[in-house]
Amino acid sequence: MNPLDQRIVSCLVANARSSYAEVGKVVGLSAPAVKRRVDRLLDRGVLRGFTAVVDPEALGWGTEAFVEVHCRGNVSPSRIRARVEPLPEVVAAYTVTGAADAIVHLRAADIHQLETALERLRGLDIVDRTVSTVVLSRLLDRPPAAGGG
Amino acid sequence: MNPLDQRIVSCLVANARSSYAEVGKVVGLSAPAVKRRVDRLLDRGVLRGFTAVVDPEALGWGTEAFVEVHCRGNVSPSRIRARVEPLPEVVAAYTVTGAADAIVHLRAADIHQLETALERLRGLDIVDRTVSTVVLSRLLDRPPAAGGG
DNA sequence: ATTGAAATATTGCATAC
DNA sequence: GTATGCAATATTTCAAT
Repeated sequence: MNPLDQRIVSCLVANARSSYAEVGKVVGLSAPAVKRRVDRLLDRGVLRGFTAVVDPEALGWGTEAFVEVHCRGNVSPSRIRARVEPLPEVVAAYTVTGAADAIVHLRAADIHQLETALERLRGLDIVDRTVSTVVLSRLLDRPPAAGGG
Repeated sequence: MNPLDQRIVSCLVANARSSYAEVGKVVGLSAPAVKRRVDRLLDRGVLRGFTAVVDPEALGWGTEAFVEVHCRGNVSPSRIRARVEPLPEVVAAYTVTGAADAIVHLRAADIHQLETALERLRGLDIVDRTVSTVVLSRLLDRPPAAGGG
């Protein structure tokens, strides 16, 4: 992972559909050279793939929340993952420091669907209680810089 | 935004670099027809763009945290946005219900950089105090389903 | 890095709803 | 007017050197 790779990754984060030639023009490489590096980055898992960035509002997923999950007793991270993964409203989940065992990021069409998702989340056998924080507005949402640090 | 568009969006969320012909084969449309719909979705802002999914670890952004931000007095969302936007470690920010005024999602190279970012965040004139929750492990991180609800 | 064949993107145009 | 498919051209990919 050298500076050249980082710049290639930056280009693709900015626009995943740009051609290898376009990326090459920016980083000073020929198109085939860029492709070989991209393939290598995909192989090594640095690049996980390419995705479309969708406006959640437009799709009818305008309501989101962060939920602290407190579990009964000791529950392993992998078990938490296995239980929350099937819920389609779960966008992300993390184990965290502090009183909670996990933070679950939910995204739903509206408050009602959010409530339903929350009920299903609270119904999981591993869950003791939850503390929800509903998002009022998304102030910022951006891909991480690729040239980190 | 009809079911056809939703399926096209799904395809591109799954793989932003798939060809229009590939998408067309899935949704039952010709390549030009797919392109025209994609262009229209981009125009309308339903599709914001296409990005590479990067492994934060591999880029040296392995440490992240969620920070509750409590402001002094009444601060408008746009003002919060303006203050946190310049910090490169800020991946996302939301105004929320509950005691906190905002939740800021931070991503840094390590605990030290996270601490530095936190100090800068707490140094903002609008910030009264912060409550940090450090992520121990990312259990799940996926794009939202496109056929929502 | 360059070449050349195959795949893909993009535009114009005719057609159907 | 809106959306589609087909065909033609331009561009890009990808394996060869």
